[in-house]
Amino acid sequence: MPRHKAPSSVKPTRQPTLTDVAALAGVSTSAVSRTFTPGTSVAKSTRALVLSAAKKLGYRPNAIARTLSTRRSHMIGVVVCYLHNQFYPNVIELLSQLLQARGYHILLFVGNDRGPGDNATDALIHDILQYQVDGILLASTTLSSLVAAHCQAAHIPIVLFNRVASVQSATTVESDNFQGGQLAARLLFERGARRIGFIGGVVDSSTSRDREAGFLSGLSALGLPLFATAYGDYDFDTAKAVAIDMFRRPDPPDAVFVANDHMAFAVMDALRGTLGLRVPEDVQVVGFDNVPQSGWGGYELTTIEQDAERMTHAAVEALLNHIEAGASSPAQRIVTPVRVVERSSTRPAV
Amino acid sequence: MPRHKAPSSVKPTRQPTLTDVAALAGVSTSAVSRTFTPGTSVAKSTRALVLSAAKKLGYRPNAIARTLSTRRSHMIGVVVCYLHNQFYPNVIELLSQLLQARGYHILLFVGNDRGPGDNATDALIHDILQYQVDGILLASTTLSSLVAAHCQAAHIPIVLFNRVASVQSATTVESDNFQGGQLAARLLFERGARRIGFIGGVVDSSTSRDREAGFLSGLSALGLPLFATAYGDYDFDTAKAVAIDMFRRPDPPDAVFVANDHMAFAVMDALRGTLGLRVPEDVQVVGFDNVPQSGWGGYELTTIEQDAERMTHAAVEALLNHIEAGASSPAQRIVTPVRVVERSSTRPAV
DNA sequence: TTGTACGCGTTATCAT
DNA sequence: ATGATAACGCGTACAA
Repeated sequence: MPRHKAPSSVKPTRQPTLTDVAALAGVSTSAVSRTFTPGTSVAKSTRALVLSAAKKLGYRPNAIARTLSTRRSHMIGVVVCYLHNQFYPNVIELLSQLLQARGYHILLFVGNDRGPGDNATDALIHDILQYQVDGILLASTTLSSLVAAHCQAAHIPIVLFNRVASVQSATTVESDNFQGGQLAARLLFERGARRIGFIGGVVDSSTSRDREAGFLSGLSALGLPLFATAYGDYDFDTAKAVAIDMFRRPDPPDAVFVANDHMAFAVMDALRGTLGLRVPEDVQVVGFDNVPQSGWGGYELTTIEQDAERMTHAAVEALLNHIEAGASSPAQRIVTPVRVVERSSTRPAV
Repeated sequence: MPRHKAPSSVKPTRQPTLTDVAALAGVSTSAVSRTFTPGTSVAKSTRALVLSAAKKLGYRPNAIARTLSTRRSHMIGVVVCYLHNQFYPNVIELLSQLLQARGYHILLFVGNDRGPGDNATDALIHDILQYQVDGILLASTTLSSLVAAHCQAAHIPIVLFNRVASVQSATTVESDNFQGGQLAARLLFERGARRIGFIGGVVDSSTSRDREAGFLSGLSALGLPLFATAYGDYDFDTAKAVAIDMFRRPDPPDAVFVANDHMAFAVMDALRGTLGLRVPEDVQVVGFDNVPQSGWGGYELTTIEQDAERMTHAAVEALLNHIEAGASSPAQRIVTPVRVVERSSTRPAV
């Protein structure tokens, strides 16, 4: 087999570029570019030439170069603070599908730092901005205010997912946490509970605050006081610990509303395992969120369910509209409804 | 306040570039570039000039442009087929930390398509290659062989995580699935089980196959036959269904080894909820994987635990070494040990 | 419809 | 140590 030697120099197998394709097809680079850009006019004959040359070379457009040229990376920065809470993997999975379908991709950042102001947060902001993402989805994280502020300054569209920051003019998608809290209060009351406690999440998170506020509102409408309060930091072990404290008192609650399912599992563990109480016979528990069935274990938990699917759809819609409409799109505030659901994995799901 | 008019034209606030910084600092672009590139020689004085100018303008290096120039994106494509199985979110979280610490970022792809050969898979390959990722981590997915082949062709370093493909010269990180199967067999035997069944995952996945092979090996060493077999496709509902079938027979097994925890939860649901059997009194169940404590619910499952942390560390190490050493690094095959663990969320974890 | 030439923001090369 | 200049691969006026 004869070795063809290229006129200039023998370059080691490198990715074929648009120029290579143009040369092989005997057309200009613009013709090739147009062939791979939908909505442009190319003659059928040249298009065929280009495509065959491209196939022969195994050509693939370089998204990075395109980004530099068009100033659109088609990457969305997704920031979550943890993935323990099974709510988020679920959201991310759907998110990935929706974005992929519209030609966008996920640059993932897990910012699991404790407390704001540490330098991991700064590094994260630094990194995410360097990569020229077209938009950012900020999913419930403690560091959202800081990140949001920086993104605003950089004119990057941002959607706050289940998190309200103090930043003006950022679009927000959240479930009706306040009403969820009210529902929880009414539900526990109707089931006969009278000494009702609350276990919150991260104290200064908007979700925990709103759920608590709604819960208080619901209780006071029923003429009930809040019997006990504690905060589990949205963390499994912390929630377990504070639950044990709360129920070891001489006069413990007969019910508790927990600010998310992740902690609710921990609370039920503490009640049944450590304290030997029966759930729901001795203590009733209501959670909040929407984790997939496989996460419910043997718990049979009553929960306030967020419409994760709707929230995700809304977030994608808002973000991409904002991106593709330039800066002309106004900030929205989208609130999705919640509902009471009783699920268990030992019975068919409702 | 006087309006200064720039000599050329008034550009609407745009991201400051390296050139802008150079102009303001009164130095060349190279000086600026060097200032932001560690390990280069710049005079202290010019460095100071550049930094102050950069700070004044709010300059941030453009990672995309850098990628085009250096041919290193510092992005790692991570492909998973689903996030329901809580094992993967866990891995991704650690992965993110490790990569971030070494200056790399995650471009996430969720390829939850059923069966190979569909065009979603092709689109995924297409996308991931366009973005010039420096390497790919392929986490247990049915489409790995195809993806792996394409990446090999594109000379992109790739690590197969918990998945062995038919591709030569790809580095592999997996736990000792075979030995895990053996352990499961011995464990169930020691606990008195004699009619032992197996519920596998995706039939042609290497993890399921290896676990099954080890299990068979273990059983035959004990002189036991395999009492029943079924496949749950690594899916919650499917596993539930096949478990019900298996245990509704006139002479059901007295124990079952399930190829991962995700399905093991489903199986225990079926046994206790649908069939009214007691676990472990009537039926013993052993799972496989390593899902975080919060996912164990009230199950109190015995499982073969993978060392997820070690696997992730190994994967990152292998991938980055390969990337930074060019193509000179040979393909490795890393196998991490497993161990029997009994965990429950109603008792303190072991 | 097609081709030419320049810009995108950065790094690398080679002088100085 | 510093500066001019050419890549990097692609879009896109603008001209033909």
